[in-house]
Amino acid sequence: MKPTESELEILSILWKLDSASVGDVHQYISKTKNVGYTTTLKLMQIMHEKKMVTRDESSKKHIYTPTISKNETQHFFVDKMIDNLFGGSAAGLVLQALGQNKTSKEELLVIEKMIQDLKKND
Amino acid sequence: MKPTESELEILSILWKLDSASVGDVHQYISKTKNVGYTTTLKLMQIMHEKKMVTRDESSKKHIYTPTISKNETQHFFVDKMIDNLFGGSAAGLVLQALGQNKTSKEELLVIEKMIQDLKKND
DNA sequence: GATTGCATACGAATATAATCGTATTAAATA
DNA sequence: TATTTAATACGATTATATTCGTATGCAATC
Repeated sequence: MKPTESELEILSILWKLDSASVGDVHQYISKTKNVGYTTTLKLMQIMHEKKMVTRDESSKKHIYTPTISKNETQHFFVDKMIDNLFGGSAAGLVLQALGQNKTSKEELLVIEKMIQDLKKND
Repeated sequence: MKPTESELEILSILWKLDSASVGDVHQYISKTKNVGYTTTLKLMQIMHEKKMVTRDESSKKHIYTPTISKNETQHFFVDKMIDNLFGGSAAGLVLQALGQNKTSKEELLVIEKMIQDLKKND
């Protein structure tokens, strides 16, 4: 399942809220983007058709819930990026990400720990 | 500058070859994808319009050279991914990448070294 | 010089994504 | 119950990406 850019934006909000109405989602989106309500509505309807979300239609205000998890979506896109841009090397991506972004010492420690674990379970 | 999926495919080949003709690029693409020669040609013409590549037209067989580097393109997409999918946390992306992909011990060591450096230059 | 074989140019068709306007429906309330 | 309000449904438009067919140009070779 391959969400588009707009779908990803909506999914991100749904992941944050667990479940939400079109109104809820649109309110979030409106903070940063100038787009009509029916646009958000239509997108969410399309996502429903694609089974990217389920919806509870028991009340008039439908409530949408994502069917794909944040983690599997991250997995999908990270994989794709490693293939497309880093010649299949996860390490290449990691180095790029570490190099360009200020990562806090605490986060660096977490990453180090993960590396320790990986070296063990080899 | 935001290359599309197809453009990225072509850029990857150009980065590998430094410079190449449409024929060269198309030969590569044909290995994995079934697409007509004129499609590749058209794409590269569009990339030229967008100034994503320059071309040497001195001989009949035009030679294309990328104007955007692999590194800045990686930077662009990694940034975008961190924003769109990892709430701005590079560490999140790093952990995901390390977790899902078999990274060799040698690569892990390189990453560890990078982390050492980052901790120093803080 | 005519023919053939690559190569580019370019318009047009197709596919997909994103946007919005208008119609309709359902619930709340006056 | 009639009116207003808030929501969905859906078609149509626009934008962008992808694909390819046909025309054309150029140079080698017959």
